[in-house]
Amino acid sequence: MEDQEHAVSGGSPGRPRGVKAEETRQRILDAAEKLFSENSFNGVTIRQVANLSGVNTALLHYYFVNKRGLFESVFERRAAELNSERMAALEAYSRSTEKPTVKGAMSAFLGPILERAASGEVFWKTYFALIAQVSNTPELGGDMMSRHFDPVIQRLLDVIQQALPNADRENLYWCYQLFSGSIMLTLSQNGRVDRLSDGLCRSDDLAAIFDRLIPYSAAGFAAVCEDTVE
Amino acid sequence: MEDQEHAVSGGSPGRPRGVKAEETRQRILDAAEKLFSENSFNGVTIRQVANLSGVNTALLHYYFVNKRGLFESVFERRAAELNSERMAALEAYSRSTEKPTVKGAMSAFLGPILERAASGEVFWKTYFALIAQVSNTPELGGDMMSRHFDPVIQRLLDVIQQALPNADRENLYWCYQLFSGSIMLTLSQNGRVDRLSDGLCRSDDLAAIFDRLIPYSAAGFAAVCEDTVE
DNA sequence: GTCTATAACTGGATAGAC
DNA sequence: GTCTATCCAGTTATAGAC
Repeated sequence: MEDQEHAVSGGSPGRPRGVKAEETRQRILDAAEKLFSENSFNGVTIRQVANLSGVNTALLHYYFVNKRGLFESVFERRAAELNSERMAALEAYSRSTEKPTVKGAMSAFLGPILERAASGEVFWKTYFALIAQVSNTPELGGDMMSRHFDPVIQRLLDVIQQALPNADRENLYWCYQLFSGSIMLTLSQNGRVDRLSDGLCRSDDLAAIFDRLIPYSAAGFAAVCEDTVE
Repeated sequence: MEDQEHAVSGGSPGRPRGVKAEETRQRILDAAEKLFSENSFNGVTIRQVANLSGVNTALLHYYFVNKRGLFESVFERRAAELNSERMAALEAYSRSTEKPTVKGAMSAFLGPILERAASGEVFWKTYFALIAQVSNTPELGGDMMSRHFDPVIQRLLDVIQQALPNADRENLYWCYQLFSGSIMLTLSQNGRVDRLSDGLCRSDDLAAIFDRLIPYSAAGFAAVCEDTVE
């Protein structure tokens, strides 16, 4: 019964209709997300993705046309949800106060990421590692990255500007780059701090690092953007 | 005359003797450095490296055994020089003052990198982008990274600890991770800030970003590590 | 929708001549 | 040292059966 989907099938590839088909599609995306995040685009073969998701390579081409299409679908799947929620959090924060602070703006900006990282749903951690990876190799996902993430970043900088009225836009952009680097390295969970600290810190302990990230970065923005001092 | 090297040849692969041979070897490493830094390990074929350096693939295997050996040779070529100079700069700074500052320590730590980035020798910028990339994919060069870079980092944190006597080691490690993220994203020159700022900032302008990096990061360390305040 | 089978090609690596 | 020629494993992608 539940596999009698041909009645409604016939859409273009990439837009299947059946519910079982959608499950398969998601299973493929899950496998690809995991593998791409661990080994980067060129380090993964579509055969590996097919094996891990329990299907064969032809089906991947059926759903995603080619390897690049698969990668982009993985990226896009969670990007809209994540960033619209982040944008909403920024808007809510902005409306909730007359005098926003840098820390407050950052908390709103990072909140949806942190909640998901702490949610126990491991796929979000996986996805964040993928984002961090794309951030370093813009040829691959630079366009998608800009499209989904830049509006939220601009909004963040607007709010920070209210908190730091003397800040000029160029400094804000540079500070964002420094901030972004800290975030991305954290999300990549590269394991370097574990070794450096001989086990004292664990790079998959995102809560520990986010606790420090906000005071650290807020102080950084203030130091660079408040040229009144010093 | 100058190609009569067989008199002294016969060493193990990877340790050629002739001066012309050494030139060839360096040419291969130059090409590989460029390609690996742009496209990561799996995104480069040894054929591409061979073409760009004007030799053939068999010669790459002669010198570097396999692709991984080539990559490691690229990494190692400049790592020792760079980090021994950084260590020396930290030692010199430490000896030059009774009361070190966070900014002073960071300047010493980053000086050799900044000088090279500004030197106009483009291969250094290329190399730094490679380092940034390795930092995100520890499976590939994590060991080399730790071996060459960790001692310098530990020394940096020692000096910062003198500047921030209340800091505990765990906070210092986490702060270093945040600092490191900012550095790595900067060195990767990923072009994101160019687009985000609509051309106002250029991510290959390492001087502009380093100017902000130090006050930004020093303020961050102070905010997290000086728990006396707030 | 999902599969098998295979085409068409590219990859890393090696043997052996010069 | 450096080359040509080649092996062969593994790759993406497609055709066509079910």
